Amino acid sequence: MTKREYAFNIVATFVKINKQMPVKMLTYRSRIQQDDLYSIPISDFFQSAFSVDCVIFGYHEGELKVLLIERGTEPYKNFWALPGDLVYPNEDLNASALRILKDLTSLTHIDVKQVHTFGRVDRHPLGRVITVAYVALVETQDLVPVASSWASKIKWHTLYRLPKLAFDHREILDSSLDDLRKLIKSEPIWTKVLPEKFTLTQLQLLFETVLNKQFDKGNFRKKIRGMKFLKKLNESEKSVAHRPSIYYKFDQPKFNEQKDGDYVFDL
Amino acid sequence: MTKREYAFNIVATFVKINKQMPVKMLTYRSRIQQDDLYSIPISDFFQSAFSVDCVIFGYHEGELKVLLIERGTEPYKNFWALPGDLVYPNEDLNASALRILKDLTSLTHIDVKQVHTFGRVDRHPLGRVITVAYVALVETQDLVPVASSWASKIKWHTLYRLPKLAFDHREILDSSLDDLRKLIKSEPIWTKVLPEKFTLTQLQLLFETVLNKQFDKGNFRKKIRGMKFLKKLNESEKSVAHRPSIYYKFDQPKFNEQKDGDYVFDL
DNA sequence: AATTATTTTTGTACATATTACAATTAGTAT
DNA sequence: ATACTAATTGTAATATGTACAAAAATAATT
Repeated sequence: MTKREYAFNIVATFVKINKQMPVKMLTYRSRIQQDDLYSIPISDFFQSAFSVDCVIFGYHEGELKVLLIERGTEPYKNFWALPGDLVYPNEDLNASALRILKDLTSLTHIDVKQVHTFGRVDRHPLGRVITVAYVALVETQDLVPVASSWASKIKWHTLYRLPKLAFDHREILDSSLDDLRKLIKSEPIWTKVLPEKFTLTQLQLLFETVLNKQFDKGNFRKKIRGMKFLKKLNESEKSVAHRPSIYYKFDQPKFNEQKDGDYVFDL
Repeated sequence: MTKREYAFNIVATFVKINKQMPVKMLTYRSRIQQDDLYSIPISDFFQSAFSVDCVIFGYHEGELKVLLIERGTEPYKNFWALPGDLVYPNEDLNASALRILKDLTSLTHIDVKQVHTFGRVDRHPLGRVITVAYVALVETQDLVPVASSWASKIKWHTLYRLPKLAFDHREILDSSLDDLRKLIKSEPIWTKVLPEKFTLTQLQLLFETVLNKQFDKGNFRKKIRGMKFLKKLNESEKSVAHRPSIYYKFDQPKFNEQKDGDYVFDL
């Protein structure tokens, strides 16, 4: 398959699914018809563009995974890749990340955080494309598989046994995992992966999993006591064959107070 | 002046100075002559593009400043702005930041760090432009004013008395100052703004200035003793009317060792 | 009904770090 | 020699971190 055919596939798929031209094609909107695509010299589009790639981490009971899609088109057809898309001309960057997240998982109201922008000249075989990486942390179970714009397959992958990824996505993933670990210490992005009411054991397991590090039970609890934004409830576990855990909940207003005094978790 | 005239100015200036078309114009390179610019409908370029903006902080003896240029062309003509430029098609993002830094200050080998990417739809009046922000910290005195591509004037501005800035540059500046403060605690970006051999008083003043925070002399020194990468020399100040300061120097190899053990300054 | 198993929760003693402040020191200037 | 200044070191009180152990609450077992 020639470079030009690759490019055609990309654009054709995009147009079919989104019923509109991709960003870079808008330039030509007035001049060409959609079925004229072959008549455009490849050098005329995909010269430069920007996209968003989402590194969606999934957490469930001590397991951290990452959501990957299998590409249905060239380039890197049949390779696993991070879900990403071109940014619409009238769409803010953050909105773009939220759209991708929603399309894939049907989740809304999730905190997505911009991390790093990748712009190596040769990172995309068809031309100059810079991409802005976003991270999100969701409950693995909350994924509702949706027939998406890009993906022929979509799957949670364990972090420590990854297939070869398309483009520079491996680099993006590794860098974003570092960023996730920094983020989880200062921002309450973890609140959405635990139930409203959670036990300290659940919280500890979550941090241990994400940070890949063990904590002492007693000392972890001592630290929690110093965090005003974690409120002890008057409820505890039922029907467990041992001393029941007390439930805690996250107190957003209290957190905002403490955050102003540039507080960090530091676990 | 019409929108189209604004756009023409931008492109014309760019071509004049850089003797090549800006990124987005490359598409048309084969079809048009440079003096044909007026014949291109404005909607055909500047629809989407990406740029780099540099937030260059200057430090000198307890004063922190930021380098701004006065724009010579529309839009925002005569406004002060962060130095920035379109990214060349065959130029990495980081290289672009280094080029801008070198053009303005003639400094090389400076650490520039990518921080945040700004992509609000309406951030540029002429079309969709996303911009990647970079920060650098240099010695204010090291600036060699150079007739640059963009600037009619170039000046160090005190951080706490800033003029109204072009585009969303005020937002970029504020956000980047936060990032600088985080960076200086974990990366040795400050080594270039102090002499090779420096006193602890100099070091303390630097951190106090950047972090806008006072430290206790004794306690600051105690912390320094725990940092293996700050080496005490057998030299001290001369001809000062008080007990002379001992010189220290930064030990890069030792720093790399400690960094692997995810060490941070935490001042 | 008493005992056991299990896991949460609290406690404790020791080491290390932080904080605020005071004392000492090594130079120039008078 | 004495005064002066700012660097350097020290100190005592407090707070935080660490490793480990004891106590407590529940269901299951005997």
